[in-house]
Amino acid sequence: MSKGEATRQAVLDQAAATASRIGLAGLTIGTLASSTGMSKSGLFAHFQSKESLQSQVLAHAREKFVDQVVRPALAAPRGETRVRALFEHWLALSRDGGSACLFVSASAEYDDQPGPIRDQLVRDHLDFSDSVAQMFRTGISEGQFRADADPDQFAHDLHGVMLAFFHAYRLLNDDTAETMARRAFDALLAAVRVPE
Amino acid sequence: MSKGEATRQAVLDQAAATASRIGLAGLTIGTLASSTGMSKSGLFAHFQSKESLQSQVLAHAREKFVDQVVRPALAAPRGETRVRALFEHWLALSRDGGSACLFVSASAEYDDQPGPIRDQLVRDHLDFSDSVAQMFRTGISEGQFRADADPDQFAHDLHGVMLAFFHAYRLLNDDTAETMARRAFDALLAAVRVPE
DNA sequence: GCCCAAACCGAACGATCGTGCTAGAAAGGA
DNA sequence: TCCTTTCTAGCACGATCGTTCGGTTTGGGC
Repeated sequence: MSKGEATRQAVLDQAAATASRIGLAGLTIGTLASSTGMSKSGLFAHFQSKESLQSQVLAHAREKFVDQVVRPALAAPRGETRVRALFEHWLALSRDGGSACLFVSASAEYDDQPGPIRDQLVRDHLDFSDSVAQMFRTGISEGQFRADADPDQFAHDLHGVMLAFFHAYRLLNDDTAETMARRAFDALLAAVRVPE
Repeated sequence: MSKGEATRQAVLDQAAATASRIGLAGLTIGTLASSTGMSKSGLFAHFQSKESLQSQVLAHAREKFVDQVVRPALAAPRGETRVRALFEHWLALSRDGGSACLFVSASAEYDDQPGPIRDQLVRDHLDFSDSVAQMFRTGISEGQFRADADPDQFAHDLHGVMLAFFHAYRLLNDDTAETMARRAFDALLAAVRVPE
């Protein structure tokens, strides 16, 4: 990896961390430069514009999310075990303020601001949502989930469980957040499991 | 109502509308002044600082939310009917970008930024969450909901349903968002209703 | 060790940020 | 109508915003 690419990655790491605290729109070339020990112009040279920087931060976070959540889940056995692995990794990543936070806050920030950032967020979510639905479908074909259950609805509901956890954990500092998320997830599974 | 108070309300209305689009932190004295046809200093004189403005916007939104969601629900008959009324009014307010949006985006923005704004958000959510739990408890004492169901868990789960709806409706422009939210809500109720 | 290209910095740009100060316009009670 | 209180505009301030540009350092291939 060339030197330029290395610093670019370092900047993106720092930017993603900052953005998950103060939001993607709250990112500033100045603060980002001083927090990485670079000059404004030196940092700016790596990205053509601020919007491009934000876009690259999002792509960077997406890769991390796939690596730490989606891929580990796909490595687990098909069916409920896989869905549960997805949930656990997702939860773990959200807990320590990883890239999951970024998507939550960015989605709320840009849900009413048309443009490339919003488009990217939509695309990423649809991709992920499809992955979740697909995992659920394998669970159906494995005979673990009811055939009449809606995979998209499941993905939607699971997302809701995670958003609620996020809110309780990060905003409210509620230490029962994880317990509640687990109960909600279990209830979700209980409703779609095939009756014995 | 004095003239000053009238313009203050008008500014807060405009500010709340703007903030629900671009976020509470994205509010700017300049843009707010030009969108209300006032001068920066003239507008600023009504609020001692920007943070105070944000705080008052939040309080303004809270009042609207209580008026349009909580109060109508409390006017409905106790039990499931009341909970369902809460859900429907909440949904309706979220649909047309009312004050509900503001709390969702503000919560995501300030979940990692300590200070009075965050404290206010926490307080408001705890208040509301308690109201929801209380509505659920009356449902229990009416014999409509299971006595072993956890009211706080229900409030938490309902919040998750709303957050997921919000995401699907506003970010993804998913026109099945409402249907999915209703299904999720029905599933939530089905799990806590007393068996016949 | 030389040289070119890549990487980085410093200074500056116009614009806009939040925030004061002061003077004048408007409102309202007497 | 006058006087006082309330409201609002104009102007200015330091700071910071995103961005540009010319120059300096640095690193890798010969």
